[in-house]
Amino acid sequence: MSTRHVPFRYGGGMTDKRGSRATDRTEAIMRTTLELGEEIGYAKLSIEAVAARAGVGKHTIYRRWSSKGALFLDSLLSLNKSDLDYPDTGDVIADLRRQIHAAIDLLDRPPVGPLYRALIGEALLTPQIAAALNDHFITPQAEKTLARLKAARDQGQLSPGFDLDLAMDLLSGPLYFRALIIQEPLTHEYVDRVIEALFTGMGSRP
Amino acid sequence: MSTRHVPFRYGGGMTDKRGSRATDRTEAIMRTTLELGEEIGYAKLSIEAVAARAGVGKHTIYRRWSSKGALFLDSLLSLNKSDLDYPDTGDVIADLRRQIHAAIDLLDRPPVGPLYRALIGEALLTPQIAAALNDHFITPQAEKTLARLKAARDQGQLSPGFDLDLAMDLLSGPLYFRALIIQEPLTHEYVDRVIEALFTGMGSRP
DNA sequence: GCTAAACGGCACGTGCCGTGCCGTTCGTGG
DNA sequence: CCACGAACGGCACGGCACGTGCCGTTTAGC
Repeated sequence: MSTRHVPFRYGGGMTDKRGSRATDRTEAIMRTTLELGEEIGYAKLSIEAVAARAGVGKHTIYRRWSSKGALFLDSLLSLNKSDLDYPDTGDVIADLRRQIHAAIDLLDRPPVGPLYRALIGEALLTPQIAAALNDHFITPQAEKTLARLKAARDQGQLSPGFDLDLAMDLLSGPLYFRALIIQEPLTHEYVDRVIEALFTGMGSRP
Repeated sequence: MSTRHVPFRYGGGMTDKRGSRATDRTEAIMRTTLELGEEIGYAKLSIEAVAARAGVGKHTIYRRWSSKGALFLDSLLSLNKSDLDYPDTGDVIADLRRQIHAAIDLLDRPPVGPLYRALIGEALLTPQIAAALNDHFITPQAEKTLARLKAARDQGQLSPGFDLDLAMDLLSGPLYFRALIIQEPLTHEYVDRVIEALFTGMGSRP
């Protein structure tokens, strides 16, 4: 049984004193949440079960998170090792490829893939989770992409009329669509095709 | 000749004896499901409440559907008035525009919009619902688009190397992404921008 | 070391699940 | 036209997880 959920960083406004009781509990709860989530899936996850396995009272969970969704969101985001930062080698397309390859390797494959999918499902059923997910992950991530694209445009690698926001959607959209709606695994090859179509047009493909 | 129910007979060809008890119940239940869904949202919907309002025993629901998700899926799809069929005026791009405008008007706006969003949320949490949604709606819809694109390619309106499947994703992806992830309302203007980018390239935009 | 907050354990009421039973309605085949 | 049986509404049940209250204990901070 692989227990490699090592790194944790809680984004909330709690005491950050290492080893403090509160921090210990918070980390243990989030670790257990991910563990149980992997085992039985988000849908069957219950706060009761998390409390039991973490050896913690239910109050200790409810004191920190208002719902299962909020707990799950925090738990998943605690894994974000900022692997998803952009390189800037001067070649936009190469940088986009690298970053998106890394993103799908992390977000579309076990162990995170199924959990991330469930998180978005929860977000579609619970507006507060959707808002939090957007604020803490989607938007920051999109802005990294936008910044990289803007830099490229400023350097003259993209035409001055290039629509950055639209490009964002045309890059991300097909990937989310395929992963969430069609539910097929994303491949590097597919990412490359999307990028190619975006930058060199749909007219023909070798 | 059995008059047995079998949900899903909406919009279809099965000629059912109108007024048969089973059919009446099935329709009443689905109608009530949509009604309650609009009022309190899918998340708070319960089979118990549907049964109560529809004046129906819970068995009568469980006899037809295995879960709340299955009931909700059938109920929503029973609204599909096949408004989403493609015209073929000979002009692919115009036809795509028209069809996609109609699609977002139906699927992204109340009353259907919030319900469709919730259905996808449920699908992301329940594999069986995802499979059924794909089989009964997503895939057929995608194939209509593919057929229209293929016809255009055969007519020479698109280059022979045009990647139809990829084009599907590049069309649908950004719309779903914006509607489900970013959660902004879709506009005709946005659809037009996506289509234009797809067919005339991202290089610049007037 | 003292105090107050945080804690684990336990119990409770609530809501909904899914199923079983009972007596009634209703359509279908004879 | 009737008799039969499936489908039905109503009711009750056990089960589970929710969210909260209480109680006695642990622990961090002064």
